[in-house]
Amino acid sequence: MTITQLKYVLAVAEHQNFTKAAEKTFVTQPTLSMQIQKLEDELEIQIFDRTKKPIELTSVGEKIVEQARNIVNESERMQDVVDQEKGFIGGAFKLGIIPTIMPTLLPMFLKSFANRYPKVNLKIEELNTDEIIVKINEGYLDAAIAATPLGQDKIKERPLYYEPFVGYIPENHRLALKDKLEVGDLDIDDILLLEDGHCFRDGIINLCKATKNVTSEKFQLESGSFETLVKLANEGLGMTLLPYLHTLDVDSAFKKNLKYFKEPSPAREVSLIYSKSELKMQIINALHDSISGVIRGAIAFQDVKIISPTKK
Amino acid sequence: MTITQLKYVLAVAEHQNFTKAAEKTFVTQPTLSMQIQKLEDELEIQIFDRTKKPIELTSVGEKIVEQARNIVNESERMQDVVDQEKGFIGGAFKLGIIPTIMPTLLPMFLKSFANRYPKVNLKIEELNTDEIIVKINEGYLDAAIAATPLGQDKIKERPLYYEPFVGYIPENHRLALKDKLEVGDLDIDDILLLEDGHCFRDGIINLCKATKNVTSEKFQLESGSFETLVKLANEGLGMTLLPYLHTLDVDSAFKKNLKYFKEPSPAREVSLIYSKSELKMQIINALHDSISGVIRGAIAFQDVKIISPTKK
DNA sequence: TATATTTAATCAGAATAATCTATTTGGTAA
DNA sequence: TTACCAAATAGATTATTCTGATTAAATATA
Repeated sequence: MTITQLKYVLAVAEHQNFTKAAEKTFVTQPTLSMQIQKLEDELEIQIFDRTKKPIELTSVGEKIVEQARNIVNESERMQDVVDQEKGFIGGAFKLGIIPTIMPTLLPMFLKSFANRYPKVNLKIEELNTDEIIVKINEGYLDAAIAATPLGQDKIKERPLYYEPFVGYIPENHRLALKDKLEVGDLDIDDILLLEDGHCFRDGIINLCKATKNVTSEKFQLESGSFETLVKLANEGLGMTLLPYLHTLDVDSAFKKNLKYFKEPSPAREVSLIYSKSELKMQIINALHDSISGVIRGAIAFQDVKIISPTKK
Repeated sequence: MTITQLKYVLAVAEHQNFTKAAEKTFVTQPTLSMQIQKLEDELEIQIFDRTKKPIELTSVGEKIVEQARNIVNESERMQDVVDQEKGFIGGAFKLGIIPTIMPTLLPMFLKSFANRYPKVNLKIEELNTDEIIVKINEGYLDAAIAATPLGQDKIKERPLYYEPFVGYIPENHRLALKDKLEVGDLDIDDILLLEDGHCFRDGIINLCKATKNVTSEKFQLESGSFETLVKLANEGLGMTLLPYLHTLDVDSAFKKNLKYFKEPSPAREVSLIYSKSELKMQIINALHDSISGVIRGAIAFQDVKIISPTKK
């Protein structure tokens, strides 16, 4: 059994196709076929069921793939160990970011990070929280930025910052005259929210439920971006809530509609999360440093009350 | 990087000598030298400091060896996965047993186990608890039988049985006239114990401390085997405590000196312990089944009060 | 039904890598 | 110095892995 063979197995398991897997692993299809057969001979068991189209894993095959992933992960970590020792920070790194954080946070740290760690080849994907959890566990993502806590026992969380919620109250809204918002003022049926699946939304529902025992689950409207929500609010369709960093992008003509909460303001915890297996820790540390650095300037620290996203 | 190379590295790290390591891995010394050099070239780092005699690991080398052990362990587990699927129970297995359990338990299950699982090549070593913990963690032992709980977070414990303590009270001892012993009767200065390092002793000290707040740590006598202890007791040097299974070996002429505790009798928990990495689980399960089987006949189950060994 | 098309297996030869034997080098100890 | 030991090196041999061409089988298309 060689590590190469295991990588071939993983590639076939992923693409369900020998030819594609061969391309991805930069060998010819016969090479891949032979190596996998050799492994099957050595273990004296079928890994793939070749009668099915597309090709499928046998039941043992699934366990073998799982174990192969372990071995390959551990083996990739060897370079990590060496890099750590050398103080070398570089290599490929996949980072997931949830949609409600992506547009505000990414521009803030990306340039400085790229300058500071030029050897890191950062690939960033916008994914929602559920997708992130899956992809961290299967080793596709090296780390991600999401609202926490998630309560996932295979995932570590390292808080980056606490982002207060700010109300966006259009002119003739019932709360327009208040100076500062209070959590008790909120009514779930009256708040414009992002479409389901965005964890920011989960956080808000939770907030309302927690404070007013609202059980109603019918929302007037749901949109995919905060920009839209603000416009809808301006049309008199209700108020909305924005994470603090998004308020910086609000058109100056409408800044007057922003209403802050009385302290302690409700807030979401935003963390860098990664697998407990702690691969590529040097890069994770570097990311944490970079982001913490830019955030310190952007969010004036206030007394804050954390709202957890509802995660099953 | 290949698994073979990592095995070579582990062998050299263990024997601190290329030539010996080569013998152990069944290749010639140049083969080993070259493969290790190749690995060092690939990682661009020195693993061994060859100027030292005997050869030494560099500081990175130590981390590399640790990671190599992970990889090799995970890779050996692959066969395990397959065996499990096939229901195959066999292969080499190293079992440690503490001295106070070895002579009584081993004869009870060894023969039947060997018959039932003829393909398992069982190697048994008598080791004390501390040695067992070390050797399980470094992967030298696959499992062990010891008094528990140990409170080791890398080690899993699976209780086999609860073995009551029985007092051995010589004729003119102050407790000789009592019908049943009580925990409160015990006085640490009056009990003959095994020499330090035997966890059975730790258990007893604990028992006495717990019940009478004895702080005195001077013992009249310490011996290496229960047989000796019984003889010493017969000489009037005090009483002693025996685990139940040992009482079966007491000469019938002296059986009258055995005094049981009032229920719930103090007892020790004896468990099958193994690394959390759960290698060779089929064999561990097989052992558990075999031992539980023979024990059910030997220890009539009673109401029992568990005494934990003191483990730092 | 015949004909492409797709996909994995097979085979022979080339390229690569691992291992062996024999020898050299570099320290240590006598 | 010489003798001795352990690791490195050189060259030959053997194993292995890979490729390119081809085949076989299954599926899709005309």
